[in-house]
Amino acid sequence: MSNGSLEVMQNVSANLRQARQQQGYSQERLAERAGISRRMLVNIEAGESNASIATVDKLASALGLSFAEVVRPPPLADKGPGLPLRIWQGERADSHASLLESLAMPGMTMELWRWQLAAGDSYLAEADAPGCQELLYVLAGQLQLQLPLQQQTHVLQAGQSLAFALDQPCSYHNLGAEPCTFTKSVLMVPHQDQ
Amino acid sequence: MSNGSLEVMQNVSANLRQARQQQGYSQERLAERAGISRRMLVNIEAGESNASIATVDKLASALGLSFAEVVRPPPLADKGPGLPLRIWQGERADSHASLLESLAMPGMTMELWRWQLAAGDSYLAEADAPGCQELLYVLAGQLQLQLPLQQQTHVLQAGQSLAFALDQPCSYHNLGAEPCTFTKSVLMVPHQDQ
DNA sequence: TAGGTAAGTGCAATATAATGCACTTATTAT
DNA sequence: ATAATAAGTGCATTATATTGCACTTACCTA
Repeated sequence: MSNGSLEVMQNVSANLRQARQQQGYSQERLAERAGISRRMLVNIEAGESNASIATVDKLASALGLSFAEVVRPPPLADKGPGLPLRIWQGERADSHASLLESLAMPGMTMELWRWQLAAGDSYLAEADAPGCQELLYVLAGQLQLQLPLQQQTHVLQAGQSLAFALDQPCSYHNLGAEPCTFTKSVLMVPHQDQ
Repeated sequence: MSNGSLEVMQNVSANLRQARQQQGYSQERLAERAGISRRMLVNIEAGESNASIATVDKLASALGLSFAEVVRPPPLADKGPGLPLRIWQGERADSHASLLESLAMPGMTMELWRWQLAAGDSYLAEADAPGCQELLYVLAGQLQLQLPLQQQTHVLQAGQSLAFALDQPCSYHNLGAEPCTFTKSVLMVPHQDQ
């Protein structure tokens, strides 16, 4: 046994009890169906047991529920509506890049960038945290992307897109004679290490 | 220990290993962060351990994942750290939308869309799961976005962007006389319910 | 009176999750 | 070659989940 401080435990406890009562099972009958002891079910419903995956799964099956359904937090009435709702006119702040939108959520940040590279220009980006991802979309011109660690080079024409991981350095080059414009959708996860 | 026949176990095993490798942790460092023994982590990743809720939760937290994300069946398109490196020529096809890129990670999916609405055209999108987010960026024309639940209406000119949550229905309208083109960066968190 | 069912508690016994240690096997770098 | 890191195995030990039983409390019904 352990105290019921864990959030997941509380979810399991509440969901199981609610489903059991809705389906008209007594603790004894459900325990029998699931193939566990009634004592265990009492503990779990009381939120006093750190059950194993297998035990929770037996109970879920006996109630016709999926594992995820038993584990997930109970439906919250209505969470905070919408979010930063603002219109941003992209600024041409630094020479080639402007941040259009940034959405900060717990554990991650999603960013939308607009970039422009003059003809012949290039830019080298350092490696970011593992798990960070980027989606490119070329609006106009021609963009060459190099990923040294993978020894790969890709050339994107207007209308083409590319996805790659940011846990490596990468460089952008405009090989064409026209300015190159593209968007970057970036998903950042916090760098937690050492 | 127990055999790894349980589906949930296999999910936990695969998800944990993938997330750990993506974030660059060794088994030892992750076990240390999570506060469990390396021996246990080896067993779990091998699908040979019927772990407890608390143990799985410790590992999920250490990886910055929710319990549900670790437990859920892995998304089909798993790109390792190496990554998906493909160039996609957005199709202008029949309708108004084309998916440029889709990145599936454990627990979430990031998508990049290119949309086009003819003059006077509109589109109504259903509400998505809580936690899903969208970044709009208007490339050409004029776009009106309506969020009925918030009783808000926004008009975006070319070059402007907007961020909002997708847990509510929304509608797009092209009020102008020219076709409206815009990109949508969407962050999806799996809808696990019922 | 009772008699039935359902839920909760305390405790010893047992099964097993979880640990710690000592290996082995690769792989990488110096 | 040597050292260092990462991953996997076997096994004894410890911690704890899980069981079974006896008991209480409450509520309903004849």
